[in-house]
Amino acid sequence: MEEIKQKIAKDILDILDIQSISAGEIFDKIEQPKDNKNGDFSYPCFSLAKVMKNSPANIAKYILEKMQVDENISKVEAINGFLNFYLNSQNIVGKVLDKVFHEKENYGASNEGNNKTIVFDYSSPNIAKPFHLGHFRNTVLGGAMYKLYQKLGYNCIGINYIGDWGRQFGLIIEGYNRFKDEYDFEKSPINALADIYARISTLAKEDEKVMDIARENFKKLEQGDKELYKKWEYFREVSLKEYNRIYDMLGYKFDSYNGEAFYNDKMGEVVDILKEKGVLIESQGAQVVNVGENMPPCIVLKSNGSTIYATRDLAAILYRARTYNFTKAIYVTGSEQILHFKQVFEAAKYLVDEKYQKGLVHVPYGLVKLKTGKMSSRDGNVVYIEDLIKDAVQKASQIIEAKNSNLENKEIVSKQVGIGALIFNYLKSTKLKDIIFDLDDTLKFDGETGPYVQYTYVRTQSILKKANFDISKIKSQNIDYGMLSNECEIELIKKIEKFPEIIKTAANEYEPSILTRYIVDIASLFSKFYNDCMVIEEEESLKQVRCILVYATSIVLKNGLSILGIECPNKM
RNA sequence: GUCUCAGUAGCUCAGUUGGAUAGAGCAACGGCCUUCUAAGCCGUAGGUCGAGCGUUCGAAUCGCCCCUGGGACACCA
Repeated sequence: MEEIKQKIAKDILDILDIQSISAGEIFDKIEQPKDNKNGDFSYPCFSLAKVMKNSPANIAKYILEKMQVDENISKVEAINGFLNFYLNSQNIVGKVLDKVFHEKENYGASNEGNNKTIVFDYSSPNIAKPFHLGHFRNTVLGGAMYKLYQKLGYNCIGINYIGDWGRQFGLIIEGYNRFKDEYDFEKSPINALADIYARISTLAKEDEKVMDIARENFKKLEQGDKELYKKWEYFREVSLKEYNRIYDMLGYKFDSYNGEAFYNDKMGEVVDILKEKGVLIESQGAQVVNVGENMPPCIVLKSNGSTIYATRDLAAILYRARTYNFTKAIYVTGSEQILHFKQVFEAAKYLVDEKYQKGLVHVPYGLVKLKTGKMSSRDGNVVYIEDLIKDAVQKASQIIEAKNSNLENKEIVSKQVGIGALIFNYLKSTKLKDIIFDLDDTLKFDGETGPYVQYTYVRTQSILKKANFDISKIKSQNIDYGMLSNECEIELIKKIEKFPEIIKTAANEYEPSILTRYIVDIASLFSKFYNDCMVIEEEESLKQVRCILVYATSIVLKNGLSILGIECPNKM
């Protein structure tokens, strides 16, 4: 498609013969009309009017008269100053389906990332707290980007930068010492810890002495106090175990769980380097790095001499540059940290080579809020992901019971559908938008939802199975692509053609929702096809070629959903 | 106060980086299961693109200025 567009641009350029305009400029102007009645490509001639001292309509006509198109274009029209190109659909159908036919499962993949590594910093829950919806959004976004880049051939490293260090652990240790006997740690250690944390936080607010003990605890912890370290280690262990249980349910894996504590002994070097370069200066008692006039400085050491989260982020950048030699390091965090990462990335130029510093990318996303306001585990105003998964799976199970009670593997399918609905829902809209959580809305299974797309996939599988279709037994020279000429078939094929490009765009813009919406479009076009065109009852050659279209659709749906982290059942 | 992100149908959101008559889903109403799974398809209705001014052949999109909401603004992460 791109080549066709380039050819059009070159042809127009040759006809115009104007020095001041390049083929690239023309190429950029060529667009895809919203309404396909206006063609597949369109070149607006308005900007030429001044240069050529003629009306856009006349210019369009002029180009049209001189234009000689090849077999890829079936028709060219000049309307309202637009030059509209209609693709030869027969030609396109053959090209696209043949490509999928040959590439099969690899359709959409690319090798642009060969020998390049990208590290993804995402999910990153704070230990001793249950996994909630905010973490879920982060995980789902980061996971999708990880897989997008993997599809483009990059070596991807998923780092779960666990929040396992900081003063709060001094506080939890104090709470644990006071209240541990009141809880059943065998049953649910993380809920016990969360509850203890809430209680001790309240106490600390009322009583400054409690906070002093917490500070003291954390100081000892940093200095390597054995007994406190053991407790901290226990908190970390039970938390990770719990998170991994959730990740298993959702289907996410990480390559590293090096959290904040991991950098405890690596910050000294950061401070040394900054000092050596003379960029670490004193300001209001703290040691800071200036990062430009329109930003507050990046604090590296607090006025009491201890480190801060920015110090750990800097140490992590240095470590990851050395360990992974990354071309990009992508950080997925809430949008409230935009300024923080701007500062840290700016300060990082004193630590690592320019190629690493330029590869640092912050991908912010909007908050998940409740109707009652911002989520806060302290006041219990929070939705735990496990509860939500239960609700979703249960609903899926009820629907299966009502619609297809003879289904095998009901339990597995319920999970796939329920969880698919959740993930899909959180990848549907632009990442920067805040989401206000609404249970009914989240558990919708009709319309533009995960289950709808999964259901569409199930339909493709059902057809292929009933048709006894086996892609490996088809000989490409026997396929008569020309038999696909219905509008719904052509539209679907044109959409399938865009899959590789969509993956690139979604990755480049760090916006999985582009892919999510694309998948909905595919599902919707396929459903139209499903309603309008029969497959298995048709005569052999038509049946075969339609099966290939169904197969191509199923590849796009399955691969697309898999990138988003959603599984496809064969029946539901 | 400064910076930043947002405001599009009753609700949830798209809108190809300035193009042709602003599109989906949900909810509402009407149709389609003796045909590959109706978690579907088709149709009807629903709009002052927050307000105003400007830039130009052309603005939801760019600029200015208001209004409304979210967030950030140094020792929390």
